[in-house]
Amino acid sequence: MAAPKREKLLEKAQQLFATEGFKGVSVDRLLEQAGVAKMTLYKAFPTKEALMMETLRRRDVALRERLQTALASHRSGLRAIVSAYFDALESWSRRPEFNGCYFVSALSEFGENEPAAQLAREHKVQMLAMLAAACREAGAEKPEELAADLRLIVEGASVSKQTLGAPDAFARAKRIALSQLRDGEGADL
Amino acid sequence: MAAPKREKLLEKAQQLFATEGFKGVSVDRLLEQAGVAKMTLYKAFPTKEALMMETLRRRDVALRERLQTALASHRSGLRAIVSAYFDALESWSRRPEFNGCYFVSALSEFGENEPAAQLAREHKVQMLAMLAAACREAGAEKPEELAADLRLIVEGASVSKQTLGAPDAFARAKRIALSQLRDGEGADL
DNA sequence: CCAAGGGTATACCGGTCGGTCTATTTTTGC
DNA sequence: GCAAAAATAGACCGACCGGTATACCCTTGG
Repeated sequence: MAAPKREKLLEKAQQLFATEGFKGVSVDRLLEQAGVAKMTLYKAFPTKEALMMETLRRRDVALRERLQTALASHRSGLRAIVSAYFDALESWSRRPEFNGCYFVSALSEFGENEPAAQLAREHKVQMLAMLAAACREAGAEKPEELAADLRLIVEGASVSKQTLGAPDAFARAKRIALSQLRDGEGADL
Repeated sequence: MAAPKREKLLEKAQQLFATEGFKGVSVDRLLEQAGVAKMTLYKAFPTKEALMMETLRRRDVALRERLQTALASHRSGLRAIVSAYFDALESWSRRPEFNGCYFVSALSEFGENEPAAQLAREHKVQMLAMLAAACREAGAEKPEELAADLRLIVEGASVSKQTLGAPDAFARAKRIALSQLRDGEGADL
């Protein structure tokens, strides 16, 4: 039991897909890098696409849990919540294989109605809804609007870090985000 | 002369690459969609990669020229310049095949040191430098810092529009951007 | 002791990939 | 009107793709 090879496979796949693109990594190369035999992969997953989808699902769950935790860690204070949110994202983005948002990559690599693109879109919708709920909970005046602003800033930080290698991208984003609270949503300063 | 087939090829390639990814579009399918014969392609470009690189170069030049024009159209007033900048980007992003930034897609699909990724990174560096120069020209206090903030917001708008299909993403971004001028860089209100 | 299940190695399959070759048809400039 | 240039169709190539089949190894628990 335990099937540790399946885990290794998923980890390496996530890593390689992130840095070289989903279609840029062949099954053979993934197996070589993961140190796993071909039959082991195809006993665990029906197709390469299924493996790919599983990496997306895992990343979706892991990221949402992490952010939910950050949002819940400070029960009061919009500023504190937003601050914790950006800090959590910054540490998330510090993993060595970071190459922009995994889901944005999926969206640019797959056509509108391919399953991977749909999953990625749903992920983004949920991320927005989760943040909006937290903003509302914290007493923001227009939580949906604020959340949309903050999500936009988060995405900007992710891309800035990816494209320019800017290590301070999330700190910058946090500063901008907090400034948005000051002048539109000063619910609890 | 004029080689109109070459143009058609570049246009269709750009469009398909944007919506389905660079590696997701095979040469055969591109040719079929463009209505061009294989030999015509390979007389115009040595490889698929060369064609791909040419689409990136063209998009780089076209976008930078367009933004340079927008930046130069209002000689005075930081707010007016920033406003024109975001308006130009909004209209740029309204082309039907928009699927996020072409260069961000290239960066996520190709490894660090592949030529396409390097070109994309250089493009982003130049975009930042161009904006910083315009900010300095317009009398911003910390033009490099301001430009980095604005570029982050632009990238966020692009991703928000791509992932959520939010048609107001650039309007939102513009509002956030202008608010940044108010509280840190109120050089000329 | 030995069956069973997880893992491996390797050869193989049809299909598609990027790219080449040849021979033919269209367009175009003089 | 005619030759040169541009573009075409379509067969073909080796390499690689995702995926399958077979046979074998190694551990482990009853």
